[in-house]
Amino acid sequence: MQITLPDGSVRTLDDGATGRDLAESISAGLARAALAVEVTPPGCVGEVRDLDRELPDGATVSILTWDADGGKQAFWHSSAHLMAEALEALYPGVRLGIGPAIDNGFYYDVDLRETDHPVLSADDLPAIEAKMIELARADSRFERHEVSKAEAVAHFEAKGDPYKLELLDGLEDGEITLYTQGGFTDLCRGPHIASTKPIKAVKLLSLAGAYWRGDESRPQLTRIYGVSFPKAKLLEEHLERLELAKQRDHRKLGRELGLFMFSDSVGPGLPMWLPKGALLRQTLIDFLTEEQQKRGYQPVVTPHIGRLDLFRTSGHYPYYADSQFPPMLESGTATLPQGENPEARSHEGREDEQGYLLRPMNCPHHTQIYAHTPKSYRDLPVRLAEFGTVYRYEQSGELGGLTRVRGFTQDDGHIFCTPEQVKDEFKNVIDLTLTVLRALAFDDFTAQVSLRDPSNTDKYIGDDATWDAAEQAIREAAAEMGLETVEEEGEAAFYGAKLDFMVKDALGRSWQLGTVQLDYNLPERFDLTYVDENDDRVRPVMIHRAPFGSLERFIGVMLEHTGGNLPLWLAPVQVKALPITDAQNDYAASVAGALAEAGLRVEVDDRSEKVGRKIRDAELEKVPVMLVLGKTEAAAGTVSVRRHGLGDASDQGASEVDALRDALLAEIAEGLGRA
RNA sequence: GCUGGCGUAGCUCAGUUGGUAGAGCAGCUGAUUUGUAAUCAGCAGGUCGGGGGUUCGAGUCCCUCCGCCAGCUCCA
Repeated sequence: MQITLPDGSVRTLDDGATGRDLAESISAGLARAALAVEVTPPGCVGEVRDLDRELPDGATVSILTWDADGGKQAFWHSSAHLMAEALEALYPGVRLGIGPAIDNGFYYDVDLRETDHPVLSADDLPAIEAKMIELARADSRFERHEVSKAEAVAHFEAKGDPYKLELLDGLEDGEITLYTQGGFTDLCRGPHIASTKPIKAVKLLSLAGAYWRGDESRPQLTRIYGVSFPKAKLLEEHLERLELAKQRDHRKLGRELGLFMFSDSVGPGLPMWLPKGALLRQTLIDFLTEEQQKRGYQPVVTPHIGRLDLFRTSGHYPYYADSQFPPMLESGTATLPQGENPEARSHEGREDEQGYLLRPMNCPHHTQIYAHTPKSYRDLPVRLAEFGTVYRYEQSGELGGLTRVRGFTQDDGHIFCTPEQVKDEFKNVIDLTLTVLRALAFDDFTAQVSLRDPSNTDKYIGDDATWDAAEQAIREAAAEMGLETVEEEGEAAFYGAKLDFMVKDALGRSWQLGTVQLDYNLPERFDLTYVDENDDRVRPVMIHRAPFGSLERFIGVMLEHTGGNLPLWLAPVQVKALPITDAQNDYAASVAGALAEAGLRVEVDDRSEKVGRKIRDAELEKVPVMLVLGKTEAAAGTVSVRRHGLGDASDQGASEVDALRDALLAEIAEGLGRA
């Protein structure tokens, strides 16, 4: 048989040859390192397969080692099976859900309620790890069996595993495989590594509840997360990386740098900005305000609350009552006592309630500004922008740092335009969003086109033709801007498709930052119109957009990306003057004054400490520019510059104060993209 | 909201089998006047998250509430 390698070379092997044979034909070392193969049969898409499966003649095959994602996935998936084997040994009667490999390891969902150890705790994990290592050393092969559905059902009925039987329900004859290693057999499509032996190091990281099949109404299983490696050294390095990621946690940085805080007395999920954080926030607001002004936006300001009727018209009340702070009802109109569990709130019989709602979004207010004066097609597009603060009653378990909060400020904007203008406006917003991400050095974002869930169209408002047109407009706008996108079904808002900009945090979790959303719904609900060329009153299209998403989440994720080492233009304190002795305090004050005069944010450290101490503290505060000022500098009227993170090597010797000022101003202009 | 974990001084953390709370840093006071990541000394600082219970005695054990963390569900 003929096999093509990824480099295009062709190898001839005996009929019936396996991936392992191929690896051995190349080198013994490769055969030892091989974990799986990626096989692309002629005219088919590639698939990762077991090393010991026969290769199809004419296929393109690449051999996957630990360095390949597919190799790691097979390794971790096999580790999940190994863990299941250990669990069955330790806790007879355990029932198994699913156990896949994930980006950074694996998990298995298990149900221990029928065992004599129904509640697992973190203390139990080391014993499971030890059992896994013991089983791995037995060098059990992962054997693949193609079976009929009846055979598989019989196996899991005999074993008494209801979850596997439910999974089998959704599978067809001919696509069912079982994998066995040692005394453990699992329903699994593979692929797996050849045997348990390469699994040398295992760490079970955490326990969590996870609903069976992701459904809140189904039983909650125990999910055990773990990671495994072919060498102990790799595990150590992995754990070190996790430690390092903790250092970049924005909650820790926010405390250390004095940016923001929470107070139990104020309430969970309600961040408060300290002076330095407020400065950082304001700098971002100023930056975006200027960019928006260039692009024809008009700033508006609206209140944080509105009448219930406003949100009835928009459709947000009372349908989303369980994710809103309860309304402020006018006396005599309440149909349920105040403080009633919001989950129990229904819109039935509540039409007569009057009062106010803390707004969960800004758009209804902006529709009123649009509707304030009659609009002509000549007025469009109308672009309204506001840093609008909104309040959402997120579930308590969802809150975390700045990334998910209950009160936050969106860099919100709403564009009202003609259907013909949609694509250009969309492109304009993409350009703005990219400008923002570039200025903040976010280069590894994912642009996601968020589409309807085609199997659940009832969730969405509007007809199919409108949705198709909208989804197509987003794809075209992104393509014309040269933006690479991924498409996700079921991620759209109920009123329209979106383009979302996703960025990962220190732990690799993905967060939506910027968003652009098409909306044909609110203009209808609020009866917004403009007069077109033919003197007809027609509907404008509404585009919701927020390049940052929210200031809170944006700053949180940005802190994790930068590790708190902010670019000069964003740093709350840009320059710190460090007099070497008290004798230079006056000189330091005059240098600071000259720089502050030019708009730079400067502090003087005039404590009677040694300069080494002042440098250390300024470095820990991550101040970008430190000025060491001794008697030499004072006499010559110069400064010695030290840059954060670069040590004294960054000191280029004495510089004139004016020259430093001009260099810093130029650097700030460049950071803002306005050089 | 659910599962599991956690909550001791501003921060990082000690605190034996229940016997009445400790360190470093930060802070304050004083001394020191110093050239590129921590000067020295002294002082002060805690209803051990809140409440209830068991006990002669609770930071340690139990219940409950609050908050934080990871995950699940959710995210208009």
